Amino acid sequence: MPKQKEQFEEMRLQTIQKLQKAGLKLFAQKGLAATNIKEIAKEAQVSLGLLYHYYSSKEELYLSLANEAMEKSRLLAEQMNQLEGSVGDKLSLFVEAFLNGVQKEDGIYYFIIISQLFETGNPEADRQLLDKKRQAIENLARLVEQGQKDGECVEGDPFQLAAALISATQGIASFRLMFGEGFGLPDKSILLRILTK
Amino acid sequence: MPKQKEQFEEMRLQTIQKLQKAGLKLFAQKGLAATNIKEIAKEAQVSLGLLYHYYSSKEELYLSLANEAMEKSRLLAEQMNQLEGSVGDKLSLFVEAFLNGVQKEDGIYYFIIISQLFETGNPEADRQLLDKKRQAIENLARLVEQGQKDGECVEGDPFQLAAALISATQGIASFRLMFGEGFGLPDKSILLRILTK
Amino acid sequence: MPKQKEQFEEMRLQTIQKLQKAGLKLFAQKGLAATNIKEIAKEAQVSLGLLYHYYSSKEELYLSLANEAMEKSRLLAEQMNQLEGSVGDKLSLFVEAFLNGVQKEDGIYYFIIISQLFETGNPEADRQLLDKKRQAIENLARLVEQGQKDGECVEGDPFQLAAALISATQGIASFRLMFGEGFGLPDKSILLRILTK
Amino acid sequence: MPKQKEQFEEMRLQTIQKLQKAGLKLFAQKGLAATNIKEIAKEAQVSLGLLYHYYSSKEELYLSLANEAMEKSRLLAEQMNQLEGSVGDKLSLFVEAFLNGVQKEDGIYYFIIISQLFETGNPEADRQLLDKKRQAIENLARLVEQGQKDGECVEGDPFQLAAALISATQGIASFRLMFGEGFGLPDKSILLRILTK
DNA sequence: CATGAATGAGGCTTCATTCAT
DNA sequence: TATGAATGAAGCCTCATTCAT
Repeated sequence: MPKQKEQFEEMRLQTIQKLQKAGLKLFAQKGLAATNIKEIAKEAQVSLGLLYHYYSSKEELYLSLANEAMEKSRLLAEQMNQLEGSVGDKLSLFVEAFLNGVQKEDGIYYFIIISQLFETGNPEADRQLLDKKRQAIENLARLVEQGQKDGECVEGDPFQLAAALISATQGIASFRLMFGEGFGLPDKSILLRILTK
Repeated sequence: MPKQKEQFEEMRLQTIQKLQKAGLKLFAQKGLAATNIKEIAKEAQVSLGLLYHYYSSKEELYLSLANEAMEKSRLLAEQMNQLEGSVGDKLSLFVEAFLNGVQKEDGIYYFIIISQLFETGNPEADRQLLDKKRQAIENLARLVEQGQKDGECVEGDPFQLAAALISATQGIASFRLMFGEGFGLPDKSILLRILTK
Repeated sequence: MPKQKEQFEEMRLQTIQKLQKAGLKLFAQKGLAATNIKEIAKEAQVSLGLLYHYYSSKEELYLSLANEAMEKSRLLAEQMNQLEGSVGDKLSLFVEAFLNGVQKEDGIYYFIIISQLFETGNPEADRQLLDKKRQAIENLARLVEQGQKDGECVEGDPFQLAAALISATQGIASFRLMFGEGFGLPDKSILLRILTK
Repeated sequence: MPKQKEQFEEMRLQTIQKLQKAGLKLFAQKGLAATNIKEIAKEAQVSLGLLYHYYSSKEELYLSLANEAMEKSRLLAEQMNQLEGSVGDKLSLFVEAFLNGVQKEDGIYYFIIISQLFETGNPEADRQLLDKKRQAIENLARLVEQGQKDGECVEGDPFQLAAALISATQGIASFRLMFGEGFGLPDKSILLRILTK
């Protein structure tokens, strides 16, 4: 590839990253409807017209971020499952990853985006995101089920247990965003205890 | 003869209730920004203009509902504290009330409204709501502290523990709204276990 | 007429007077478009429905007041012409009446209403009011013409001279309304000098 | 290549001028409240939304025009004072400038805007405009005072005299707008006579 | 005669999106 | 690629007017 094309490609990437970062922050803080595209362009230091070069609509930018968030979550689950070790070790990794993530600026925004519901008003898009959320819970539920067989997890409906943990993480991310660093994150043990003996 | 004052009062009350019910549902489902006033009026079977006889703006209706939600939460806390019995009994009442509430249409909407963050964009209003949320957690934290002294609650920072439980309830309410009744609520014991031995 | 009817008649008159007074004040202060009918009803301490018993629309109330104002102006002109005396005496009466009127609350409002232009947007109504204004100037102009023959008035186009005096009175009424009593009214001689030697 | 800054600046200026011209005409003819924004946009041959790129509200456009009108008036006063010559010469310039201005389309609109009172309903804005009006009268009053010392002006309270002249100009502008060119403007001498011997 | 709740058209304003350069 | 001016549909809100009692 000639030098020039690489440079353009570099610029493209930078612009996209700036837009993603700005969109992520604002969508997480205010939701899709309350965020306006001009504000995103301003935060990203990019002109309005350029934004529309990369995303055909506000909704598309939002969906790309929501899908990215779900993808990150899926990758974590995959990583967790590939880990050699007991169910307890895996859950521990999961909770740790959450607690680490929620302390980073972008990380918390991804968690918040995931927790948002019915933002687009587009039934198809909303349903797809919903499915991914359900799958994430189900993945964790399967792990819990395994943990119950191994005697590491508490008894009870695995889906309910998994949902309880994920609920707690979402609530915590939400409080963290609301209160800022003044909201001390709970110890790993507090969260782990929801699922393990 | 002028229409009797009582009649007018009766009419007013009915209209207000219809507006509250409609607003609660829609704000919970879609948030303040994504809900439009026409939709609320339609859902309430009331003309658009009439809404403005009772609320000076969409935001005011939202805030009145958010405050009502916080007030209901405060009342539950009060009731819980007045209960004669161990800390475990009190927490049990709390979780039960949550699980009952979240199964009712209005109940779940109130929980969702409470979990929404920075909806108004009005700094003063947002801050006031935030304060009430913090207080709710602190109230529960005090109870946990007592429970720790009595040997009923698990060890750990009381505020973090309280936040974990409330986080879980909010996440659950959120999932319930997303998935509908297909999302089975967790057993009381799963939630109680977050705080108690 | 039976007693009761008289009483009703009395009430009618009182209501109408309250409405006129309130309408006059508000229309003068803010103009037709910026004044709202609810405010008039409130100022008059009369219910909205009752206002519509007496006036079929906001415009009708405005026009009734504007016409009343023109009528008062016409009556003054008539009175002035019937006065036995020189043109100077007549003009003196005119200026005196103006300076007296503008010091009374209702009086100033009438002068202001007269000076408003194209308030209704209704071509027919606006034209009628305009005609009356032109007539008022022409009436005064005829007097000036007479004064010129008698050697009491300054030379120049009588219509222009009359317009200059009336212009001055309108501007003065306007300043008086703007500045309140802090705006000292000019001496009679200052105004008379516009027309007389 | 991005559109050159100069080009944008040029476009901005043109649009602003079109909006000012349209706003001036309509506000003068019908007042702030009775003029609607759609009409202004149409008259300016500009889209509705574009108006809001340049003015944050209808009121802001109005105020910018009102302030511009006052500024023009102030400039005339300044010019008048800098003139070498007697007080009579200065007043002559003033009256001439008025009579010239009132014959031009924009000129008359500026005079009318100045004469409008309490249009915005915004106490702060209204008060600021009022202050400027008072100052304009006071400036003229100082000149009259000088003229009295020089024996050129008639006796009497200088502020009252100045107010009488300005009142007359406002009333004349108002009649001219009402009646159109059918309303012959008074000779310069008629107006000058208000202040000078 | 009297009340004020109720209606909905119309006004002001915002903002996602387009487009000329 | 990059800019931001321009558009207009849609949202919030106001208010003249009607109407049941």
